[in-house]
Amino acid sequence: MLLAELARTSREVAATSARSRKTALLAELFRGTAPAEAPVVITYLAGRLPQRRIGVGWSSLAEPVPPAGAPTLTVAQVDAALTELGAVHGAGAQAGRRELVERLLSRATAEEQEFLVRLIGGEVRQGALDAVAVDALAEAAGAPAAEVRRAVMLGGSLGAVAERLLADGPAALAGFRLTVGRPVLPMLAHTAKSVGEALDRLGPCVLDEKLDGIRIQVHRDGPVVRVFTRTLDEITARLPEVVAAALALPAERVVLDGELVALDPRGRPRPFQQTAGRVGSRLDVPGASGALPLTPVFFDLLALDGRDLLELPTAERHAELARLVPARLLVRRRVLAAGESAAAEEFAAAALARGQEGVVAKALDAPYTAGRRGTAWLKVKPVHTLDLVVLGAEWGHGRRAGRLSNLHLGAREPDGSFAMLGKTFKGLTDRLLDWQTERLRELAVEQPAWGVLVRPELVVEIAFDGVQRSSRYPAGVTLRFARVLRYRADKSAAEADTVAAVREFLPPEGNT
DNA sequence: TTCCGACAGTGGGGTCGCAAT
DNA sequence: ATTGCGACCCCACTATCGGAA
Repeated sequence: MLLAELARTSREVAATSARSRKTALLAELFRGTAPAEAPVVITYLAGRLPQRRIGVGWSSLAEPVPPAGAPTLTVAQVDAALTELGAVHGAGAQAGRRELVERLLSRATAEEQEFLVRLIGGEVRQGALDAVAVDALAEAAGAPAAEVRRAVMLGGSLGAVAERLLADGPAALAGFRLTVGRPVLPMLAHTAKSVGEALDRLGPCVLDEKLDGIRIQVHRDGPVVRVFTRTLDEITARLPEVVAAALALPAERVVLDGELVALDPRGRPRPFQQTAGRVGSRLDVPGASGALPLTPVFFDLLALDGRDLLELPTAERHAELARLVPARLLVRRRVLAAGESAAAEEFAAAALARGQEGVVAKALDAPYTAGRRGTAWLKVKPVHTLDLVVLGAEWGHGRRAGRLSNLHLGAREPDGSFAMLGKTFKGLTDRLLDWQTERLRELAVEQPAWGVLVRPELVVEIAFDGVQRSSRYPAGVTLRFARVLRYRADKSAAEADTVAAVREFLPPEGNT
């Protein structure tokens, strides 16, 4: 198949807003796709590369290359070129990659180049990613969408399902089931504003402590243990303590869902930055972070000795988990009968007092819905707010092009100046974007290519989850997950919160 | 007819490994 | 030694479509 066909379909998909029409366009292309080509074609049109990482980003794609006159590039040729790119390592790698990128782009027409650049850059912007591709695949193969989706979740790979489905038809779906050793997309949670709201929405439920660490999925098949992240990357080699914990379990074949955290000597969670640093470190490179021990804390059980537990209700999976895993490695949880809202509040407060991030409420009767952000899990975290000053803003991209989007936030210093301590683009409606674009232009004192710097006059109320240390900002601190709640027209910059007030939110110094 | 679940899009900060400077 | 880039960890929120109620 020619790359030009993909580029044209992608453009047509981007041009329509109707999801049903996007699905139909993709389905039409998939019908004309040979099974052998399907893994690459469908992955591209879901906005991703089968290679995952190829070492090429925006900076390597910036230079324009004269386009080819006529489309001759095939999808298979592109895939081969990108595989070759990903294999370039060692001294001279950057120059080598640059040359390969240039050679590939020179074989593409202008339209193909545009598609390739967006694909490699990770921004296809066609309003259709995995979910739409799955629906289109189902339509093309004449299979129920729900069954295709389930096969993809359990098989872990859209490409593999596409190939088998196009080759063998709907009967091939039965071959994709939970397999120990092969990762499954994890179930995700929605947010509730309060414990009370979560209880109202769920009915009978269990409250779990929410740990601020790295999500892990642990597979043990006899003596073989594999550990995967939320995005199904394997990190087994970095986690000998997790492997040991899995091997110590009184079962031969298990799939566990949990969170990985670094604890201090008193058993309190260390800051997320420390956990993430340790998980990101290779152990064969000696370093301080490698010495920081990690503790896996499990909260769900997906498979046990040949049994697939995904369809079991939460309460039964939890009961199996509690029989299998020692209490030390089990998440703290509290089952709530109807009306036990006081007990729920008490449990949540205790979790925070122990230094945890919050709680997750889980419906007792729900199955494990792999890969979905179902409404059966609701997380509740405390939200803090500050009134900060807008110091500047950056021009947005995509649907925010032409509007000032990403706000630079500052807090007041004792001398009356303002120290920048983060940015945010979240929480803004289209109307607010229009308003702030106009207002910030009026206040602009400098207009660099990326946006504007303004007189520090506008005050915004910012919600955030916490404050962490930062080497990037002059204040030495930054906000975690900052988002705009509203502009404070009633407040002047001189009334904004101070850097000292922001530092108050830092967690107490631990012994590190 | 209205409501609401699911999705895509828009990016944030931190940290690592690796290659270039 | 330091810097820049790519990748991946954590994540919130709004707009939109289309099926459910």
